[in-house]
Amino acid sequence: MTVAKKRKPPESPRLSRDDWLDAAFQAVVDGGFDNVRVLTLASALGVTRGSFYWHFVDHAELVAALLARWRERELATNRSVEGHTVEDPQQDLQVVLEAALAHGGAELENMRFELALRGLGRRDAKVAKMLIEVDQLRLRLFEGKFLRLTNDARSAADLAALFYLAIVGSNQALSRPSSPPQVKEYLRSIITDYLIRRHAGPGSAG
Amino acid sequence: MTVAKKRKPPESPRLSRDDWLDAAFQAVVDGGFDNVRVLTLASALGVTRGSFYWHFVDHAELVAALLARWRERELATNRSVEGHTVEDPQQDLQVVLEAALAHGGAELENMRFELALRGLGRRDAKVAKMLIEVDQLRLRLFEGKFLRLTNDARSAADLAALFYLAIVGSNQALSRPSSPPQVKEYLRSIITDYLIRRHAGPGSAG
DNA sequence: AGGTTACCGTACACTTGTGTATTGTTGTGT
DNA sequence: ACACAACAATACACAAGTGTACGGTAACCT
Repeated sequence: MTVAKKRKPPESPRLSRDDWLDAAFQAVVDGGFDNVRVLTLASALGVTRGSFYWHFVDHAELVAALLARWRERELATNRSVEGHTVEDPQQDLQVVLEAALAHGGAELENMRFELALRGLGRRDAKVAKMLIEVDQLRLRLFEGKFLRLTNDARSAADLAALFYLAIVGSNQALSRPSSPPQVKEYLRSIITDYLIRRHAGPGSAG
Repeated sequence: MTVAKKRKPPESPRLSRDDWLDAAFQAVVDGGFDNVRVLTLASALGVTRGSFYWHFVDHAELVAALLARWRERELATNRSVEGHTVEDPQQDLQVVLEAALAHGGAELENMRFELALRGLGRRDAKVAKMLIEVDQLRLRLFEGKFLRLTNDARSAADLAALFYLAIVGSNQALSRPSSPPQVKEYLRSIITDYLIRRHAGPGSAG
Protein backbone atom coordinates (compact mmCIF):
# COMPACT_ATOMS: atom_id res chain seq x y z
CA MET A 1 0.00 0.00 0.00
CA THR A 2 2.92 2.32 -0.26
CA VAL A 3 2.56 3.39 -3.85
CA ALA A 4 -0.58 4.39 -5.64
CA LYS A 5 -2.63 1.38 -6.51
CA LYS A 6 -5.14 3.18 -8.65
CA ARG A 7 -4.24 6.85 -8.79
CA LYS A 8 -5.04 8.38 -12.11
CA PRO A 9 -3.06 7.19 -15.04
CA PRO A 10 -3.95 9.32 -18.09
CA GLU A 11 -4.01 6.22 -20.21
CA SER A 12 -6.04 4.06 -17.90
CA PRO A 13 -7.73 1.32 -19.87
CA ARG A 14 -10.66 1.21 -17.46
CA LEU A 15 -12.72 4.08 -16.20
CA SER A 16 -13.57 5.14 -12.69
CA ARG A 17 -16.70 6.70 -11.33
CA ASP A 18 -14.88 9.99 -11.14
CA ASP A 19 -13.97 9.86 -14.79
CA TRP A 20 -17.65 9.80 -15.61
CA LEU A 21 -18.25 12.69 -13.26
CA ASP A 22 -15.53 14.67 -14.96
CA ALA A 23 -17.06 13.99 -18.34
CA ALA A 24 -20.47 15.00 -17.04
CA PHE A 25 -18.98 18.19 -15.64
CA GLN A 26 -17.54 19.02 -19.01
CA ALA A 27 -20.86 18.32 -20.68
CA VAL A 28 -22.58 20.73 -18.30
CA VAL A 29 -19.97 23.37 -18.99
CA ASP A 30 -20.50 22.99 -22.70
CA GLY A 31 -24.25 22.79 -22.94
CA GLY A 32 -25.92 22.78 -19.55
CA PHE A 33 -27.47 19.95 -17.63
CA ASP A 34 -29.70 18.96 -20.50
CA ASN A 35 -26.52 18.16 -22.34
CA VAL A 36 -25.61 15.42 -19.89
CA ARG A 37 -26.55 12.31 -21.79
CA VAL A 38 -25.22 8.88 -21.18
CA LEU A 39 -24.65 8.15 -24.84
CA THR A 40 -22.73 11.37 -25.39
CA LEU A 41 -20.55 10.89 -22.35
CA ALA A 42 -19.81 7.33 -23.36
CA SER A 43 -18.64 8.27 -26.80
CA ALA A 44 -16.63 11.15 -25.34
CA LEU A 45 -14.92 8.66 -23.05
CA GLY A 46 -14.43 6.17 -25.83
CA VAL A 47 -16.60 3.46 -24.32
CA THR A 48 -20.19 2.32 -24.58
CA ARG A 49 -23.00 2.74 -22.12
CA GLY A 50 -22.32 -0.66 -20.67
CA SER A 51 -19.60 0.97 -18.62
CA PHE A 52 -21.85 3.70 -17.32
CA TYR A 53 -24.48 1.39 -15.93
CA TRP A 54 -21.86 -0.45 -14.05
CA HIS A 55 -20.71 2.70 -12.20
CA PHE A 56 -24.14 4.30 -11.77
CA VAL A 57 -27.57 2.82 -11.37
CA ASP A 58 -29.09 5.45 -13.64
CA HIS A 59 -28.83 8.92 -15.06
CA ALA A 60 -30.31 10.57 -11.98
CA GLU A 61 -27.59 9.17 -9.76
CA LEU A 62 -24.95 10.67 -12.01
CA VAL A 63 -26.46 14.12 -11.73
CA ALA A 64 -26.98 13.78 -8.00
CA ALA A 65 -23.35 12.75 -7.52
CA LEU A 66 -22.20 15.66 -9.65
CA LEU A 67 -24.20 18.09 -7.55
CA ALA A 68 -22.92 16.60 -4.32
CA ARG A 69 -19.34 16.82 -5.51
CA TRP A 70 -19.76 20.46 -6.48
CA ARG A 71 -21.31 21.32 -3.14
CA GLU A 72 -18.56 19.60 -1.19
CA ARG A 73 -15.86 21.36 -3.12
CA GLU A 74 -17.61 24.68 -2.74
CA LEU A 75 -17.94 24.30 1.01
CA ALA A 76 -14.30 23.26 1.24
CA THR A 77 -13.21 26.30 -0.74
CA ASN A 78 -15.25 28.51 1.51
CA ARG A 79 -13.76 27.01 4.64
CA SER A 80 -10.26 27.36 3.30
CA VAL A 81 -10.74 31.01 2.35
CA GLU A 82 -12.32 31.69 5.69
CA GLY A 83 -9.40 29.97 7.33
CA HIS A 84 -6.44 32.19 6.69
CA THR A 85 -6.94 35.89 7.14
CA VAL A 86 -4.51 38.50 5.90
CA GLU A 87 -3.37 41.15 8.35
CA ASP A 88 -4.32 44.20 6.34
CA PRO A 89 -8.14 44.39 6.19
CA GLN A 90 -8.17 45.96 2.76
CA GLN A 91 -5.83 43.40 1.30
CA ASP A 92 -7.76 40.69 3.08
CA LEU A 93 -10.93 41.77 1.37
CA GLN A 94 -9.23 42.11 -1.95
CA VAL A 95 -8.10 38.51 -1.79
CA VAL A 96 -11.64 37.14 -1.65
CA LEU A 97 -12.84 39.60 -4.28
CA GLU A 98 -10.05 38.47 -6.56
CA ALA A 99 -10.98 34.88 -5.95
CA ALA A 100 -14.59 35.61 -6.80
CA LEU A 101 -13.57 37.47 -9.95
CA ALA A 102 -11.08 34.82 -11.03
CA HIS A 103 -11.65 33.68 -14.56
CA GLY A 104 -8.48 32.00 -15.80
CA GLY A 105 -8.44 28.43 -16.99
CA ALA A 106 -10.41 26.17 -14.71
CA GLU A 107 -12.26 29.09 -13.17
CA LEU A 108 -13.99 29.79 -16.43
CA GLU A 109 -15.31 26.27 -16.49
CA ASN A 110 -16.40 26.53 -12.90
CA MET A 111 -18.21 29.72 -13.74
CA ARG A 112 -20.03 28.14 -16.63
CA PHE A 113 -20.90 25.16 -14.50
CA GLU A 114 -22.32 27.39 -11.82
CA LEU A 115 -24.40 29.27 -14.34
CA ALA A 116 -25.81 26.02 -15.63
CA LEU A 117 -26.46 25.04 -12.06
CA ARG A 118 -28.48 28.19 -11.51
CA GLY A 119 -30.46 27.29 -14.57
CA LEU A 120 -31.19 23.90 -13.10
CA GLY A 121 -32.08 25.54 -9.81
CA ARG A 122 -34.98 27.25 -11.50
CA ARG A 123 -36.50 23.86 -12.21
CA ASP A 124 -35.40 21.89 -9.18
CA ALA A 125 -36.19 23.01 -5.67
CA LYS A 126 -33.41 20.96 -4.09
CA VAL A 127 -30.84 22.56 -6.33
CA ALA A 128 -32.26 26.00 -5.64
CA LYS A 129 -31.89 25.38 -1.93
CA MET A 130 -28.30 24.25 -2.35
CA LEU A 131 -27.48 27.36 -4.33
CA ILE A 132 -28.95 29.62 -1.70
CA GLU A 133 -26.88 27.85 0.89
CA VAL A 134 -23.66 28.46 -1.02
CA ASP A 135 -24.59 32.00 -1.98
CA GLN A 136 -25.26 32.90 1.62
CA LEU A 137 -21.99 31.39 2.76
CA ARG A 138 -20.10 33.50 0.26
CA LEU A 139 -22.11 36.54 1.17
CA ARG A 140 -21.28 36.11 4.84
CA LEU A 141 -17.65 35.83 3.87
CA PHE A 142 -17.85 39.12 2.02
CA GLU A 143 -19.67 40.74 4.88
CA GLY A 144 -17.05 39.71 7.39
CA LYS A 145 -14.27 41.12 5.28
CA PHE A 146 -16.10 44.35 4.62
CA LEU A 147 -16.87 44.71 8.29
CA ARG A 148 -13.18 44.87 9.08
CA LEU A 149 -12.98 47.83 6.75
CA THR A 150 -16.04 49.86 7.55
CA ASN A 151 -16.65 48.90 11.17
CA ASP A 152 -20.30 49.42 10.42
CA ALA A 153 -22.55 46.39 10.12
CA ARG A 154 -25.13 48.10 7.96
CA SER A 155 -22.81 49.43 5.30
CA ALA A 156 -20.75 46.24 5.37
CA ALA A 157 -23.84 44.18 4.58
CA ASP A 158 -24.86 46.63 1.87
CA LEU A 159 -21.49 46.67 0.20
CA ALA A 160 -21.10 42.92 0.40
CA ALA A 161 -24.48 42.33 -1.21
CA LEU A 162 -23.94 44.98 -3.86
CA PHE A 163 -20.56 43.70 -4.92
CA TYR A 164 -21.46 40.04 -4.70
CA LEU A 165 -24.54 40.48 -6.81
CA ALA A 166 -22.56 42.57 -9.27
CA ILE A 167 -20.00 39.80 -9.57
CA VAL A 168 -22.72 37.23 -10.16
CA GLY A 169 -24.24 39.55 -12.72
CA SER A 170 -20.93 40.00 -14.46
CA ASN A 171 -20.82 36.29 -15.08
CA GLN A 172 -24.09 36.58 -16.85
CA ALA A 173 -24.35 39.84 -18.74
CA LEU A 174 -22.21 41.76 -21.18
CA SER A 175 -19.62 39.03 -21.42
CA ARG A 176 -18.91 37.81 -24.89
CA PRO A 177 -18.26 34.14 -25.23
CA SER A 178 -14.70 33.09 -25.89
CA SER A 179 -13.21 36.49 -25.30
CA PRO A 180 -11.39 37.82 -22.27
CA PRO A 181 -14.00 38.83 -19.71
CA GLN A 182 -13.50 42.53 -20.02
CA VAL A 183 -16.59 43.26 -17.97
CA LYS A 184 -15.06 41.56 -14.98
CA GLU A 185 -11.91 43.56 -15.45
CA TYR A 186 -13.97 46.68 -15.45
CA LEU A 187 -15.87 45.62 -12.39
CA ARG A 188 -12.62 44.79 -10.69
CA SER A 189 -11.34 48.30 -11.32
CA ILE A 190 -14.56 49.77 -9.98
CA ILE A 191 -14.26 47.76 -6.79
CA THR A 192 -10.58 48.54 -6.42
CA ASP A 193 -11.28 52.21 -6.94
CA TYR A 194 -13.87 52.12 -4.23
CA LEU A 195 -11.59 50.43 -1.76
CA ILE A 196 -8.73 52.82 -2.45
CA ARG A 197 -10.94 55.86 -2.21
CA ARG A 198 -12.47 54.57 0.97
CA HIS A 199 -9.29 53.80 2.80
CA ALA A 200 -6.56 55.60 0.93
CA GLY A 201 -3.62 54.55 2.98
CA PRO A 202 -0.75 52.07 3.09
CA GLY A 203 -0.67 49.69 0.23
CA SER A 204 0.88 46.87 2.16
CA ALA A 205 0.31 46.09 5.76
CA GLY A 206 2.83 45.06 8.38
CA MET B 1 -64.90 46.83 -40.04
CA THR B 2 -65.38 48.98 -37.03
CA VAL B 3 -65.14 46.23 -34.48
CA ALA B 4 -62.36 43.73 -34.12
CA LYS B 5 -62.49 41.06 -36.73
CA LYS B 6 -59.91 38.82 -35.15
CA ARG B 7 -58.69 40.44 -32.00
CA LYS B 8 -58.11 37.91 -29.31
CA PRO B 9 -61.12 36.07 -28.06
CA PRO B 10 -60.14 33.96 -25.08
CA GLU B 11 -62.30 31.16 -26.36
CA SER B 12 -61.16 31.19 -29.92
CA PRO B 13 -61.72 27.80 -31.47
CA ARG B 14 -58.75 28.17 -33.80
CA LEU B 15 -55.24 29.16 -32.88
CA SER B 16 -53.05 31.91 -34.26
CA ARG B 17 -49.32 32.01 -34.70
CA ASP B 18 -49.13 34.28 -31.69
CA ASP B 19 -50.95 31.78 -29.53
CA TRP B 20 -48.21 29.31 -30.20
CA LEU B 21 -45.60 31.92 -29.40
CA ASP B 22 -47.33 32.66 -26.11
CA ALA B 23 -47.35 28.99 -25.25
CA ALA B 24 -43.69 28.69 -26.16
CA PHE B 25 -42.94 31.72 -24.00
CA GLN B 26 -44.65 30.07 -21.08
CA ALA B 27 -42.76 26.86 -21.67
CA VAL B 28 -39.48 28.76 -21.59
CA VAL B 29 -40.50 30.50 -18.39
CA ASP B 30 -41.30 27.17 -16.80
CA GLY B 31 -38.39 25.06 -17.91
CA GLY B 32 -36.06 26.90 -20.25
CA PHE B 33 -35.65 26.61 -23.98
CA ASP B 34 -35.14 22.89 -23.83
CA ASN B 35 -38.65 22.70 -22.51
CA VAL B 36 -40.23 24.11 -25.63
CA ARG B 37 -41.39 20.99 -27.41
CA VAL B 38 -44.02 20.84 -30.06
CA LEU B 39 -45.87 17.97 -28.46
CA THR B 40 -45.99 19.68 -25.07
CA LEU B 41 -47.16 22.98 -26.48
CA ALA B 42 -49.82 21.23 -28.51
CA SER B 43 -51.28 19.45 -25.53
CA ALA B 44 -51.07 22.65 -23.49
CA LEU B 45 -53.08 24.38 -26.20
CA GLY B 46 -55.49 21.51 -26.47
CA VAL B 47 -54.65 20.59 -30.04
CA THR B 48 -52.34 18.20 -31.83
CA ARG B 49 -49.15 18.93 -33.69
CA GLY B 50 -51.04 19.17 -36.93
CA SER B 51 -51.87 22.71 -36.01
CA PHE B 52 -48.29 23.64 -35.25
CA TYR B 53 -46.89 22.60 -38.58
CA TRP B 54 -49.45 24.71 -40.31
CA HIS B 55 -48.28 27.87 -38.50
CA PHE B 56 -44.56 27.10 -38.49
CA VAL B 57 -42.37 25.20 -40.86
CA ASP B 58 -40.43 23.62 -38.00
CA HIS B 59 -39.31 23.90 -34.42
CA ALA B 60 -36.43 26.19 -35.27
CA GLU B 61 -38.72 28.77 -36.78
CA LEU B 62 -40.77 28.87 -33.60
CA VAL B 63 -37.73 29.61 -31.49
CA ALA B 64 -36.44 32.17 -33.95
CA ALA B 65 -39.78 33.96 -33.96
CA LEU B 66 -39.87 33.92 -30.19
CA LEU B 67 -36.44 35.48 -30.01
CA ALA B 68 -37.31 38.11 -32.58
CA ARG B 69 -40.46 39.04 -30.72
CA TRP B 70 -38.59 39.38 -27.46
CA ARG B 71 -35.95 41.57 -29.06
CA GLU B 72 -38.51 43.85 -30.68
CA ARG B 73 -40.40 44.32 -27.45
CA GLU B 74 -37.20 44.96 -25.57
CA LEU B 75 -36.07 47.61 -28.01
CA ALA B 76 -39.51 49.22 -27.89
CA THR B 77 -39.45 49.31 -24.10
CA ASN B 78 -36.04 50.87 -24.18
CA ARG B 79 -37.13 53.55 -26.64
CA SER B 80 -40.20 54.35 -24.61
CA VAL B 81 -38.26 54.70 -21.37
CA GLU B 82 -35.69 56.80 -23.13
CA GLY B 83 -38.48 58.92 -24.51
CA HIS B 84 -39.97 60.71 -21.57
CA THR B 85 -37.58 62.17 -19.05
CA VAL B 86 -38.60 63.34 -15.61
CA GLU B 87 -37.55 66.80 -14.55
CA ASP B 88 -35.79 65.88 -11.32
CA PRO B 89 -32.60 63.94 -12.18
CA GLN B 90 -32.77 61.78 -9.09
CA GLN B 91 -36.38 60.88 -9.62
CA ASP B 92 -35.65 60.32 -13.29
CA LEU B 93 -32.99 57.79 -12.42
CA GLN B 94 -35.16 56.13 -9.85
CA VAL B 95 -37.84 55.52 -12.44
CA VAL B 96 -35.61 53.38 -14.61
CA LEU B 97 -34.13 51.61 -11.62
CA GLU B 98 -37.61 50.77 -10.43
CA ALA B 99 -38.49 49.48 -13.87
CA ALA B 100 -35.41 47.28 -13.87
CA LEU B 101 -36.22 45.98 -10.42
CA ALA B 102 -39.86 45.39 -11.18
CA HIS B 103 -40.99 41.92 -10.31
CA GLY B 104 -44.76 41.90 -10.02
CA GLY B 105 -46.89 39.64 -12.16
CA ALA B 106 -45.75 39.64 -15.75
CA GLU B 107 -42.35 41.02 -14.83
CA LEU B 108 -41.49 37.83 -13.01
CA GLU B 109 -42.18 35.83 -16.12
CA ASN B 110 -40.14 38.24 -18.19
CA MET B 111 -37.31 37.84 -15.75
CA ARG B 112 -37.41 34.07 -15.94
CA PHE B 113 -37.59 34.23 -19.71
CA GLU B 114 -34.56 36.47 -19.83
CA LEU B 115 -32.62 34.14 -17.57
CA ALA B 116 -33.46 31.22 -19.82
CA LEU B 117 -32.39 33.37 -22.74
CA ARG B 118 -29.03 33.95 -21.16
CA GLY B 119 -28.71 30.23 -20.75
CA LEU B 120 -29.38 29.79 -24.43
CA GLY B 121 -26.91 32.55 -25.21
CA ARG B 122 -24.16 30.40 -23.76
CA ARG B 123 -24.79 27.84 -26.47
CA ASP B 124 -25.83 30.06 -29.37
CA ALA B 125 -23.63 32.86 -30.63
CA LYS B 126 -26.47 34.73 -32.30
CA VAL B 127 -28.43 34.81 -29.07
CA ALA B 128 -25.36 35.92 -27.16
CA LYS B 129 -24.93 38.79 -29.57
CA MET B 130 -28.53 39.84 -29.19
CA LEU B 131 -28.24 39.81 -25.42
CA ILE B 132 -25.16 41.99 -25.51
CA GLU B 133 -27.01 44.41 -27.73
CA VAL B 134 -29.89 44.71 -25.27
CA ASP B 135 -27.64 44.80 -22.24
CA GLN B 136 -25.62 47.63 -23.69
CA LEU B 137 -28.73 49.59 -24.55
CA ARG B 138 -29.95 49.33 -21.00
CA LEU B 139 -26.52 50.18 -19.67
CA ARG B 140 -26.38 53.33 -21.78
CA LEU B 141 -29.76 54.26 -20.40
CA PHE B 142 -28.48 53.89 -16.88
CA GLU B 143 -25.37 55.85 -17.70
CA GLY B 144 -27.32 58.74 -19.09
CA LYS B 145 -29.48 58.98 -16.04
CA PHE B 146 -26.55 58.73 -13.66
CA LEU B 147 -24.71 61.37 -15.62
CA ARG B 148 -27.42 63.89 -14.85
CA LEU B 149 -26.76 63.21 -11.19
CA THR B 150 -23.03 63.07 -10.93
CA ASN B 151 -21.96 65.28 -13.83
CA ASP B 152 -18.93 63.06 -14.07
CA ALA B 153 -18.68 60.61 -16.95
CA ARG B 154 -16.36 58.23 -15.19
CA SER B 155 -18.33 57.77 -12.01
CA ALA B 156 -21.59 57.69 -13.95
CA ALA B 157 -20.32 54.80 -16.03
CA ASP B 158 -19.05 53.05 -12.93
CA LEU B 159 -22.25 53.41 -10.99
CA ALA B 160 -24.38 52.39 -13.95
CA ALA B 161 -22.39 49.23 -14.51
CA LEU B 162 -22.26 48.39 -10.82
CA PHE B 163 -25.96 48.74 -10.28
CA TYR B 164 -26.97 47.15 -13.54
CA LEU B 165 -24.84 44.11 -12.92
CA ALA B 166 -26.13 43.90 -9.37
CA ILE B 167 -29.69 43.94 -10.64
CA VAL B 168 -28.90 41.19 -13.13
CA GLY B 169 -27.24 39.26 -10.35
CA SER B 170 -30.21 39.70 -8.07
CA ASN B 171 -32.33 37.91 -10.62
CA GLN B 172 -30.00 34.99 -10.37
CA ALA B 173 -28.72 34.59 -6.85
CA LEU B 174 -30.23 34.43 -3.40
CA SER B 175 -33.77 34.57 -4.70
CA ARG B 176 -35.95 31.74 -3.54
CA PRO B 177 -38.42 30.46 -6.06
CA SER B 178 -42.06 31.31 -5.48
CA SER B 179 -41.41 33.74 -2.70
CA PRO B 180 -41.34 37.52 -2.78
CA PRO B 181 -37.96 38.59 -4.12
CA GLN B 182 -36.63 39.97 -0.89
CA VAL B 183 -33.16 40.32 -2.33
CA LYS B 184 -34.40 42.81 -4.86
CA GLU B 185 -36.13 44.74 -2.10
CA TYR B 186 -32.87 44.85 -0.26
CA LEU B 187 -30.99 45.94 -3.33
CA ARG B 188 -33.59 48.59 -3.94
CA SER B 189 -33.06 50.00 -0.48
CA ILE B 190 -29.31 50.02 -1.01
CA ILE B 191 -29.70 51.95 -4.21
CA THR B 192 -32.17 54.34 -2.70
CA ASP B 193 -29.87 54.91 0.24
CA TYR B 194 -27.06 55.71 -2.07
CA LEU B 195 -29.08 58.20 -4.07
CA ILE B 196 -30.38 59.95 -0.99
CA ARG B 197 -26.98 60.12 0.62
CA ARG B 198 -25.47 61.37 -2.58
CA HIS B 199 -27.86 64.19 -3.24
CA ALA B 200 -29.60 64.79 0.02
CA GLY B 201 -31.60 67.80 -0.91
CA PRO B 202 -34.96 68.87 -2.30
CA GLY B 203 -37.24 65.97 -2.96
CA SER B 204 -38.86 67.55 -5.95
CA ALA B 205 -37.23 69.78 -8.44
CA GLY B 206 -38.74 73.01 -9.61
C1' DA C 1 -2.40 -21.30 -14.14
C1' DG C 2 -6.82 -20.66 -13.20
C1' DG C 3 -10.81 -18.43 -11.18
C1' DT C 4 -13.03 -14.47 -9.69
C1' DT C 5 -14.14 -9.88 -10.04
C1' DA C 6 -14.32 -5.58 -12.32
C1' DC C 7 -15.31 -3.53 -16.27
C1' DC C 8 -17.12 -3.14 -20.97
C1' DG C 9 -19.75 -4.47 -25.36
C1' DT C 10 -23.99 -5.89 -27.61
C1' DA C 11 -28.60 -6.49 -28.46
C1' DC C 12 -33.16 -5.54 -27.27
C1' DA C 13 -37.43 -3.09 -25.55
C1' DC C 14 -39.40 1.14 -24.62
C1' DT C 15 -40.26 6.16 -24.60
C1' DT C 16 -40.24 10.68 -26.39
C1' DG C 17 -39.32 13.79 -29.64
C1' DT C 18 -39.40 15.79 -34.72
C1' DG C 19 -41.18 16.09 -39.31
C1' DT C 20 -44.33 14.74 -43.42
C1' DA C 21 -48.30 13.42 -45.87
C1' DT C 22 -52.86 13.00 -46.07
C1' DT C 23 -57.31 13.42 -44.69
C1' DG C 24 -60.90 15.67 -42.04
C1' DT C 25 -63.50 19.76 -40.22
C1' DT C 26 -65.00 24.37 -39.67
C1' DG C 27 -65.66 29.14 -40.91
C1' DT C 28 -66.81 32.61 -44.21
C1' DG C 29 -67.95 35.07 -48.44
C1' DT C 30 -71.04 35.24 -52.25
C1' DA D 1 -75.87 26.26 -50.65
C1' DC D 2 -71.48 25.52 -51.57
C1' DA D 3 -66.75 26.29 -52.60
C1' DC D 4 -62.51 27.38 -50.86
C1' DA D 5 -59.31 28.47 -47.57
C1' DA D 6 -57.81 28.08 -42.90
C1' DC D 7 -57.00 25.21 -39.42
C1' DA D 8 -56.61 20.63 -37.06
C1' DA D 9 -56.38 15.37 -36.55
C1' DT D 10 -54.33 11.02 -37.83
C1' DA D 11 -50.96 7.94 -39.17
C1' DC D 12 -46.49 7.06 -40.43
C1' DA D 13 -41.33 7.07 -40.60
C1' DC D 14 -37.38 8.15 -38.23
C1' DA D 15 -33.91 9.53 -34.71
C1' DA D 16 -32.14 9.83 -30.13
C1' DG D 17 -32.40 8.86 -25.60
C1' DT D 18 -32.85 5.63 -21.32
C1' DG D 19 -32.63 1.24 -19.09
C1' DT D 20 -31.91 -4.04 -18.85
C1' DA D 21 -30.05 -8.57 -19.64
C1' DC D 22 -26.46 -11.03 -20.74
C1' DG D 23 -22.29 -12.33 -22.89
C1' DG D 24 -17.19 -11.20 -23.34
C1' DT D 25 -12.62 -9.82 -21.80
C1' DA D 26 -8.89 -8.43 -19.13
C1' DA D 27 -6.58 -7.65 -14.56
C1' DC D 28 -5.29 -9.43 -10.30
C1' DC D 29 -4.75 -12.52 -6.39
C1' DT D 30 -3.36 -16.72 -4.76
